Amino acid sequence: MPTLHETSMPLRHAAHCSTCALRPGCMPQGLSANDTEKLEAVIVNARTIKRGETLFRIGDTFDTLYAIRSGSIKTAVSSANGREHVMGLHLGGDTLGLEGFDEGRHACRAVALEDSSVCVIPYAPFERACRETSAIQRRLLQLLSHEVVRKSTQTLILGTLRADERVAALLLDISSRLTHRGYAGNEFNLRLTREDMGSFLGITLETVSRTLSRFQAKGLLLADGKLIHILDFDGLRAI
Amino acid sequence: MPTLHETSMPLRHAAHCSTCALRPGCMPQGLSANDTEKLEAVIVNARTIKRGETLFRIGDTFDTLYAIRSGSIKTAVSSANGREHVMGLHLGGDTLGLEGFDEGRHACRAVALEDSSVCVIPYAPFERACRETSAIQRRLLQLLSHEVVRKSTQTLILGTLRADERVAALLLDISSRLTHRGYAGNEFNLRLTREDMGSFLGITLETVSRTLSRFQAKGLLLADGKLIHILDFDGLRAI
DNA sequence: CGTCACCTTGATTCCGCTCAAGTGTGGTGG
DNA sequence: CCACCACACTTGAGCGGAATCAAGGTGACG
Repeated sequence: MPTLHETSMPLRHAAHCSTCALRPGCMPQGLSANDTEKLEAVIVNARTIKRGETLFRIGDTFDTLYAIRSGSIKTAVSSANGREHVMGLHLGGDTLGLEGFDEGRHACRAVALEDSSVCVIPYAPFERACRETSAIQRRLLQLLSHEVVRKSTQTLILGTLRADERVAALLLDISSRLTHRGYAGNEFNLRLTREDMGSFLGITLETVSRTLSRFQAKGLLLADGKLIHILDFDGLRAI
Repeated sequence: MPTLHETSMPLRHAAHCSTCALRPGCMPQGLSANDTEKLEAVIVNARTIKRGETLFRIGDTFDTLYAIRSGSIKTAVSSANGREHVMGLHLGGDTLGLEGFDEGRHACRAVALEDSSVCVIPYAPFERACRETSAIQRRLLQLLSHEVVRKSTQTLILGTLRADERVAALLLDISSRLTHRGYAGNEFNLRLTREDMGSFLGITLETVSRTLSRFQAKGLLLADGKLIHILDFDGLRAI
């Protein structure tokens, strides 16, 4: 298992887009060779975006889905007072843009946290493929439903946990997602700033910083800026 | 416009289930008479549940969608410490159960807040209808996407607002949804207990109670137990 | 008519915010 | 190549908003 300092490293087995967001490992129903072929015909090309660049903005017409091949991307909205609020952290293998179905326009903006590459999936032919192939349709519905469940989890975190529990939950979630993708989950480069983390967790950047320092003092992890090394998983879970 | 004390009043124009969750007013693309016929063939029957009864539980096999015809239903999960956390408040016209796609099992429990009636939509034939009719498929995707957006809004509320702002946001949201459904939005019977409201908003029941009292003292609303009468919308929005 | 669930209000405590100061560190231009 | 600057991060002090603990009050229902 490779150690991960650079999340921009391409995914293991990620030779093609269809093996990213829609790769067999993530698809319970499984796609036949024929279905996979149909799916690949829909995906036009890859696109790279540099750190800080925007993939789509709030209000942009929804006509494209994105699957992250490598790198990491944050989604954010502007809250009432005009301040940015981070809504999601998306890693390689995640699908982006699903919220756009609702109004036909994107409801958040997506910004690359590091140089990243994504698969561009024009929606119209994809929708057609869904109607032709029930496995693809189920996969899409599952992706959307999974998004609902993830948002619910985040809502639960913000509604019930204290600051240190929120930070622990974020670190364990990222760790678990990296592990699930074949990376080492105990050491990773978290590209979010302390302010982004705080915004995502509903706490201030100072509280994030203090909490990480306290975790380090307790021997739960090593935090050197954005580089996180988890030492005691059970300790983190017990927070 | 009818005044609403009893949210269990049947929806205006709600002669049939298809006019609930899937009624033309909510469907930008519109369904032809033929499509509507296909859709109605899928919906088996209505079901009534009494206050406090459970529509589905966490872990139940996902094989059914529900559309609320009348009444109101809360969805909830159990958080880490075993305490219940309210995740959603659903009124007439809302669709329930969409989160079940992800794992094939329901991720939350749905409990009636008052005597209610729902349309029962077996999922398997519904999925088939989606593949045959693109308008129905789009409607389903839109429902799911809308759920994602709603969850995001709730996440934003829990992540950025103070206690009084959260209470105001909840009241304005309910008011707006009732108005959109053809009811008076200024006076309604909120079936959630103070504890449910607090759980939903990530605050304690005491804070909810105090906040409502303060709002009343300011002349923003009248709160007589569960009966809420909003007097000053702009004042509430300005909180 | 007693019980129970729900609601209100008060007193006190404490977690996390705000304000503030100081320390790297990477990027830029002279 | 180095000085400078902007940005991100850390840490401290003090304050305030919401939680907690506690004590009634009210209404529904058997």
